[in-house]
Amino acid sequence: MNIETRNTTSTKRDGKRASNRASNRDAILQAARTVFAELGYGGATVRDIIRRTTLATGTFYNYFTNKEEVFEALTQESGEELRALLSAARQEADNFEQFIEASYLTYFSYYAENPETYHLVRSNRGRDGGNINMRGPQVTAGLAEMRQDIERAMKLGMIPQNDAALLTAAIGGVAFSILDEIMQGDKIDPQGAARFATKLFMRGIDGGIDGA
Amino acid sequence: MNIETRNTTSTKRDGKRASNRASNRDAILQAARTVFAELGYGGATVRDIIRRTTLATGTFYNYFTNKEEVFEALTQESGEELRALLSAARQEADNFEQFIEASYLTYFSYYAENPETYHLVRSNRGRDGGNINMRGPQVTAGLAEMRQDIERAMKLGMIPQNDAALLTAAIGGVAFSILDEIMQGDKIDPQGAARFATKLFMRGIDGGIDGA
Amino acid sequence: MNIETRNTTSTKRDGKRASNRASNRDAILQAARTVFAELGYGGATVRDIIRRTTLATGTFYNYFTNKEEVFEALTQESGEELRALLSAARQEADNFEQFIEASYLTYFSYYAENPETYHLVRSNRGRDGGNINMRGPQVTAGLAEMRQDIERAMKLGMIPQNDAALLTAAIGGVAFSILDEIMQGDKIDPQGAARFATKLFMRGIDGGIDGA
Amino acid sequence: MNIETRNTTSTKRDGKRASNRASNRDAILQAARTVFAELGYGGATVRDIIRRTTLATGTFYNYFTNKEEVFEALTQESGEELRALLSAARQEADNFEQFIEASYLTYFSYYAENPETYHLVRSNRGRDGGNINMRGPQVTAGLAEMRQDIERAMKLGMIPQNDAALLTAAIGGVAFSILDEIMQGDKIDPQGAARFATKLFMRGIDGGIDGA
DNA sequence: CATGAATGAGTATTCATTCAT
DNA sequence: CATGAATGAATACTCATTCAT
Repeated sequence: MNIETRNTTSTKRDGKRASNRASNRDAILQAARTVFAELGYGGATVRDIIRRTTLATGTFYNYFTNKEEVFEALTQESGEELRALLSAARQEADNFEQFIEASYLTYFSYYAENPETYHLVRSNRGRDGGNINMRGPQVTAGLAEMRQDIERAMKLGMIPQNDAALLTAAIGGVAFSILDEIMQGDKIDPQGAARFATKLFMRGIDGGIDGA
Repeated sequence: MNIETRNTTSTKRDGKRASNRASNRDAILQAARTVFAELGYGGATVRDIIRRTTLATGTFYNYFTNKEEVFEALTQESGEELRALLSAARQEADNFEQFIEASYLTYFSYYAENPETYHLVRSNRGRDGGNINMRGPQVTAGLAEMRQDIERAMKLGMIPQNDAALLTAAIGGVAFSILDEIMQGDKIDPQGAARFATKLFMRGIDGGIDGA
Repeated sequence: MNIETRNTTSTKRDGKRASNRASNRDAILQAARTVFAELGYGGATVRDIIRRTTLATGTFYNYFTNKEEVFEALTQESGEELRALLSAARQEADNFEQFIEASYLTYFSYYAENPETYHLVRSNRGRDGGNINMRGPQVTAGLAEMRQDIERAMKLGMIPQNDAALLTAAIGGVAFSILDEIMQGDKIDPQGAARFATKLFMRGIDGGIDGA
Repeated sequence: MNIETRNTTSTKRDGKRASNRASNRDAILQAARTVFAELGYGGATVRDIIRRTTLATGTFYNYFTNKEEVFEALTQESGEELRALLSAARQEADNFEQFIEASYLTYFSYYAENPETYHLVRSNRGRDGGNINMRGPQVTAGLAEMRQDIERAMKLGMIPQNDAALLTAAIGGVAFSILDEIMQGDKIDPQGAARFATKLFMRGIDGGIDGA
């Protein structure tokens, strides 16, 4: 898959390799992921993307109508994936603390294992002057799901009544920030980070976060 | 007919020049603030900025050399302001809870009162593909200051020992997210938001956040 | 309405593109030759060049990256040509006088037959504030070749020992000046000019230049 | 005179130094000479010139209407000077050989002593696409004078009948080329160069140029 | 479907020149 | 006369997008 997408500086005219029709879309997506991660959405050009490909300029427009559209597809892809993982993780939780911890762990682990996707998202929070939600439609959707779960938990008395919107926002915000923090270091420890965030949320600072 | 001759044929040649000299810089800054807030740094062009002004293209370059430079001036300005407010607020705190609450309150209030600045910052987190720190030098500096205060508090035993980096990140993340959340609504309530965030941090969900 | 969207609204969208691909480069070169001849390198703009063409702005950059580069291509082209002609002419000379006369004749004839190239070179001696050698790399190379031939002739005793550098410079200078002189008139006579210059060089004024 | 013209990076607002009214023109001329020599006519901007001055932008236009005009004034100045020197030198000649040698010596010496003027002229031969004669009005005038002297010499039988136009052109061409040649080296020897050129012109190569 | 040359609107920036002070 | 901020036309170059092959 790597071999396919890397531009080999050949005049790329064999008409064999490129004929792997269905995979052209993937080649573009893969190239775009890298380019967006490196240059950010605003800095990336369609040319940058196809240049990382064996394809020709025009071919791009057979699969996407826009730079916008590739970006969307890209975030959709990983967003969907992450959302599914999160959803699954939450289903297995027996109590709220497990629910939170599983969420954080899934989230941190996902980006720890897909650093390029992390950089893609990271470089492009807040892009486009707010026309598009900072976090992409999937993150929004993911947060909405979580909020529903939280509201359900409140109704069931698993956690005290609270402003679910703020609570969800807080959970998300902590996730983003701590993710940034741990992705900067060398020894990325999703486990530890998840436990930290969970304890903080369940019992607060006074709860002696590390104090088990 | 000389090659080097530039034609001039002015169009907009009224007494505009007589306008308060020093205020041109402000006019540009003000226009830039709006434009960046609306279009984001990447989407904004120098032309967009001067177009919101009575000034001519070239005049921009009498005050700034770059789009970059106006942006910097803008974030510096508000960043410095907010940082000073935060620093002052923290100094007056008697205990850690007050420290946290004052910080949140100051932060939320500042943006509630300067919504355009909020949008400016909001539209430009993560701009430029990561070349420039997502939060601008001032926010970074502000967070570093807060972290020092937190570490001091830990040493003094005011709060349990903890990973100060993660804790600071978490506080910042919650601030960002909740700010986003409240800035979307109509009835912005910095007080309530600050109290919510503070309780969450001090005692966690189980602490009965709303439990006054 | 998306910020990144560029509007297109073409205007000049006929079958122009169908035109002989390879000939676009030539079209640009031809236009550039004329423009440089008329306006000089410094006075000419890339826009001036493409304006003399049916092509669009961007097309220029598909073939050349610079004004510099077209100019180089242009002088290279004719420089190489002239240099080859000169070299060939000298090879056939049996004695030094023939050597000189053949050189002058070739030189004068070449520009008499390519007046546009003459104007191109003429308008651009000394361009760019000396950054680029006044006479272009080919003329320099051509003079260096001639100098080697002259030094050889000295060694062989065909002509008296002399400062070859000054001698070559003098030959070149006479060529330039007389070329300018004859290109201004109506009845251009390369033969006569070559004979004049040759006699002057061989026997000096006292030699009775016109004296056949 | 140097102190006056060098920009001292002060905000230059004393209003004392600049009031030396008559000398402002000179200051501009001196600055322009340097700038044109360094950047060439095309590359130089009016701003470059005034920047080397203690004067303000607008002041330039109190003395000259154009970049063109300063350049003209500059070449006029030195052209006039050189022309006078040449004319004087020729008057003292007793025979044609002295006439030629005096001319060359004066010419080479003048530029050897005014290298900045040399670079000014050198960088700007052929500027402006032929709109302005390559050599400036003064050089043209100087050559016309010389031509008249040559024609007079022919009538008087001092030198053989010849095409005076070509002869003058040749003399000028040799002067330019050899000047270039000697100005490149370290040990500039106007005397030797003048003798070389003179012998070449009087007796040609076969005359044994160096051979006395 | 693939190709890639052609297109031209758009952007940042410069600079000669004016003119209110 | 001197000043220098203001002006805006002009330039080089980019890049999303089209379309003939």
